[in-house]
Amino acid sequence: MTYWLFKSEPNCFSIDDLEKVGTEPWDGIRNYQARNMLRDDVKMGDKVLFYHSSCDVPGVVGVCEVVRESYPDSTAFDPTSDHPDPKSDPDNPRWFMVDVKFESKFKNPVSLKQMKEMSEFSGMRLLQKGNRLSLFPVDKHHFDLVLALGN
DNA sequence: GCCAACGTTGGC
DNA sequence: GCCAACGTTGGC
Repeated sequence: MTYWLFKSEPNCFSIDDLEKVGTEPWDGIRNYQARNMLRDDVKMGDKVLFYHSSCDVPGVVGVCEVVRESYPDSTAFDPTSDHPDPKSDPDNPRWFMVDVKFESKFKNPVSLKQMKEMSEFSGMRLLQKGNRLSLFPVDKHHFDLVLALGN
């Protein structure tokens, strides 16, 4: 089993939105490196840290679980969606998504600032300079520590 | 709004 | 294959 961190802008899709709907496709990934991991490495039952980016307090706000492995991201074919890509052919899809299910919302969200201040998190991909990937694997000990801080 | 750090595109 | 121009991400 692999642990992950998925980023989302809360004014677009937040942990509260996920809690309301329960299960949701993680669509709109339009970066090849992220796509490859989403398509090939994100597996059923994997645990995901839900991260709020580009907001007042960036940080991890909860946990969700992968409940469906990669399938074509149909929003790419839909010109009215938030992220259409006319270059993705339904017969040979370029982009993929997975389904995630809400698991928990932290009582104490773990802010990016807080994580930067703790030496335990040094080396975590989230804190690496220039990291712009919207999803990446997280070491188990980092995952466990975020949970301990958040709950 | 600014800007660093990427990633992508397209001419050559 | 190189690289300039442009676009995006995301913290601050």
